[in-house]
Amino acid sequence: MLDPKLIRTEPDKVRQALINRNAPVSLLEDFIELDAKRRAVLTKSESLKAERNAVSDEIAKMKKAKENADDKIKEMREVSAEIKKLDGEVAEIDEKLKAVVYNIPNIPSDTTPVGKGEEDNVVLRYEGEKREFDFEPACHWDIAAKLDIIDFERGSKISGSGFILYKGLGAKLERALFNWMLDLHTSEHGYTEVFPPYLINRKAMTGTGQLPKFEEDMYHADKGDDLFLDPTAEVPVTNMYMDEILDADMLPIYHTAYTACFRREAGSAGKDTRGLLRVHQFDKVEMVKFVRPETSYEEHETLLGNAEDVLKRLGIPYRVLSLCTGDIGFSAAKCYDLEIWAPAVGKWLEVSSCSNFEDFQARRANIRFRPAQGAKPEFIHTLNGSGVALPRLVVSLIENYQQPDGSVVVPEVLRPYMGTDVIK
RNA sequence: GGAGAGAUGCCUGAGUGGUUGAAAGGGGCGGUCUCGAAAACCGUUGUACCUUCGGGUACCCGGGGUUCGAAUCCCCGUCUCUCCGCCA
Repeated sequence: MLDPKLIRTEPDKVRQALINRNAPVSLLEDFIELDAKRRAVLTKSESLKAERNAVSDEIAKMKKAKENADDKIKEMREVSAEIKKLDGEVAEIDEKLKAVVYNIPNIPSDTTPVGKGEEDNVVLRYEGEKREFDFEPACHWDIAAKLDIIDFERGSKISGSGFILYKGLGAKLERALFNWMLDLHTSEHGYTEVFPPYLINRKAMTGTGQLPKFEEDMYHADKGDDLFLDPTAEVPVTNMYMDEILDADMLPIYHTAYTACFRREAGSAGKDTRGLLRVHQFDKVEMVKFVRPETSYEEHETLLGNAEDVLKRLGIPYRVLSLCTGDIGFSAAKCYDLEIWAPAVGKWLEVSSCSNFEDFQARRANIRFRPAQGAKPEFIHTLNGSGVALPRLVVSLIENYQQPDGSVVVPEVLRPYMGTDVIK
């Protein structure tokens, strides 16, 4: 969430951000109205409380002196009733205010390109060469079926469409990929691995911004548990430090985590449904950083570099996009996407989003640090990036490394994990 | 799932209705002493909100309630520990 003081003092900045994001400006107007109302009622309530506290002290003294305090007690009874009424009003306004504030997106960074939607994202660069085929490349779903490494039918039989059953070397490829990525990030990029729970409570889901706005996109275990399946490791990992004040010498903290990710993909019915392009459960290795505010934009660049390293070492051609204000995620101030080339599908596929949230998540999740001994706590900055998401990576690997005989060559870095250099 | 115990500041831990934002000890920080350090001694050491910048309010796991007044009493919930049951 945004700093309420910032919304109060720089409403024009917030208004422009909402416009650039195609978000309703009424959010700002609602906030300003409710906020003013809240402060008026709060001030009234607090001054009555001050009176009550003072008189209660007097009553205590009078009782000690064995004087009769009945008049004052009667008077305070009325004051207390009034306080209760006012506090009820404050609570009511607070609820409304929360609903508004939690739905105001982050202010995009000055370096985020302004644009309406996907089509205005800026391609920063292309990396790697697209492979030249001297035969007609097959689509990953055909290759996978022939090699019997993915069983789409049985996957949907047990769960439904969008649920993938990997088999044989397909299952092993999945496992090899996330093991290798975790090893890369921990041993070469300086991240500490964590392996968090997959089921997340409402508070944590709110901390990173998935709730309340995106509840429809989440799988929800609601039989009395009120737990959500994590849509990304970002949620459990970022919220590890929820409600904490970290020591300055703990920063920066880098974590990497493998989790399965669960997304209902509500509202995207019929889009990219074939094969592995859009699925409800997928594997992903995530990188999460907790950093001092003044360093977050440098950290963002190295985070991007860490994600790119995965693709470089796998020898997959990709491009780097800077998302525009109309397409950037709700909580992010700036975001780079990595898209890899799938030659048979003929599309660029998003496999990583690297975002700087500045203090937006930290404020929601209440993650602070003490810049120096005795100094006031400040909100940290959080960042995260996929490093990377698996299904689309598998698409690209299979399609890029396919051979005329239908086999798939295993990229060199994965061979120690696969125990073979070709899937056939 | 059943029975019991507990949750207080950075930590240990006291407090069971009225100067308790909170004893005491430890730790941290500052100082005295010292060539320096240790020891000793002295001082200091929460967060958030509101503000007419004088102050004020709230917070002792979370939420309700009782009361003029709640860390303290009552109810609900969460978490931790112990025992029993079940279980990969």
